[in-house]
Amino acid sequence: MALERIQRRSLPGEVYDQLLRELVDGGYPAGQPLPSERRLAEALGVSRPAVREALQRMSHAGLVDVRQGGATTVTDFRRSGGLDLLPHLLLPGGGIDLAVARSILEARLAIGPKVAELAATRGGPTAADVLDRAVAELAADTDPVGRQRRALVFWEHVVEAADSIAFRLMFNSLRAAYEPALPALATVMAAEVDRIGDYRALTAAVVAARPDDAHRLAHDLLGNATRELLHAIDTLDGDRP
Amino acid sequence: MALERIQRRSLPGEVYDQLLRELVDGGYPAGQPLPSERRLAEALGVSRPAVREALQRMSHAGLVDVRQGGATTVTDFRRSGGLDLLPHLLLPGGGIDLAVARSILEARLAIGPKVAELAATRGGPTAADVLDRAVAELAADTDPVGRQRRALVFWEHVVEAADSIAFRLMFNSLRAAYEPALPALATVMAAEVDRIGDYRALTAAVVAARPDDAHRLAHDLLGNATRELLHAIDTLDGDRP
DNA sequence: TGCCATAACTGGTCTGACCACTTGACCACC
DNA sequence: GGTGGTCAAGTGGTCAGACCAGTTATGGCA
Repeated sequence: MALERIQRRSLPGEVYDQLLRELVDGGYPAGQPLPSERRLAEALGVSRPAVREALQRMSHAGLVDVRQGGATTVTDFRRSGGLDLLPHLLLPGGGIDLAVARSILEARLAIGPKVAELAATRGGPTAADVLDRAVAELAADTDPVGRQRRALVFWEHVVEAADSIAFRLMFNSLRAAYEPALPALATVMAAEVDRIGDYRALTAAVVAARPDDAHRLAHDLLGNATRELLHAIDTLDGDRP
Repeated sequence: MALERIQRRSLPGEVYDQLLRELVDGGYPAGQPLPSERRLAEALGVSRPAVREALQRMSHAGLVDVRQGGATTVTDFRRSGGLDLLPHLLLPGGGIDLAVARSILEARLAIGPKVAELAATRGGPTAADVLDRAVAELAADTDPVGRQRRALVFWEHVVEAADSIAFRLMFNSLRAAYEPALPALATVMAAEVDRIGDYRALTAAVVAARPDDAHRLAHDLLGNATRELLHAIDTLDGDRP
């Protein structure tokens, strides 16, 4: 029996989760006013500061527009939300949103090769040790979820070597979205994380400062599972071209 | 004399800005504890809930680690922050951080062509009207800052046609970072936003459902100013290869 | 030396009060 | 008819004080 870490819950966090789910589910379309803080506090059985904290968090996430003296209105998060919203969209109610999953896969296939190329151009040679160690640990970990985590650690080192804060933060946001879904994706992602030789070849290209090779190898590595996953998503989704 | 909108300031917002600046400037290295909420409230001359609101916001942004009963500690935002932090890094104290600017330019050059390609594959044909109108308005706006804004509107339509929530939110985050710097970038970005013909050609490729052309045209369009800007940044920065 | 109790400190939440701002209604004046 | 002024009701913004929940360090005792 595996012991799991206890997830701490905070009241404002629970308010945020509940309101966010309501918004994403279309319960409050863009432009619609939310009930006042006082009303929400009463309806949810918490204090007004707890509601306020959740609403401020939603405001900073681009989900609502808060104006003193007036009602808090819902925004179109597709226009005003940032990438850090992605985790809340991938697993909205527990199951995976296929359109969100597809978009994440496409995004990482666009970004990964560029990041590998930059790593080969910039910090690759000095990252030889950590990259080799990361691949060795990836190879040694036979648990499907654990190996995915190792792959993420590998990519973290690559994006660190890329020396680009934008890609670094982007990676963090995508990882945050992806990480809770690791168990669900384990069997399909094996097509990627089990190709230890590809990780070694990519490492060699990065360390040897060959950006074109790094770009190509990363694209091949990420492209494999991406195609299979996209195919699976198309099959499930049914109405994609 | 041009009237400008009044920027509303909130106390927790000002606390957040001040603490964030302190963190980004290295005043509190990762792992360091921050003073307690009570101490910060006293030092800043505000109430504890105001401090608390700022700290919770920082916690959700990945800047600090808050644990009940213990001190709030500073995290390494490069590892725990998300893309939505980018606006705070590009203009930390008013001037532009060149490394951040460089990384944003690189990122948009990696993402833009892919987004254009997806738009040509998916929603391009049905977006003909809005794209044509966006280019017409871009051409008609002769103000350097205004034209950049029009270019952003154009790209917003392209990314909407791409039908990818990940790229959509990514665009939002990058735009949020980029927008306050528009005046400072106006003269250099003219090399891009003045190429009306290129925007028209890109629109035509997207609308005609030619993804390879769209990809190439977007890369050329974005690549031009990117190279010039990166060259300018290298000149200013001095120690880049 | 290890364990337990306690105190001090931290963050988490709440209540009630008051302030600042917005909106709509109504009135007076030009 | 349009503009400006006042007022009331409602909203969000902030604060003080109290109390709860959790963490950490210290001292005493077996």
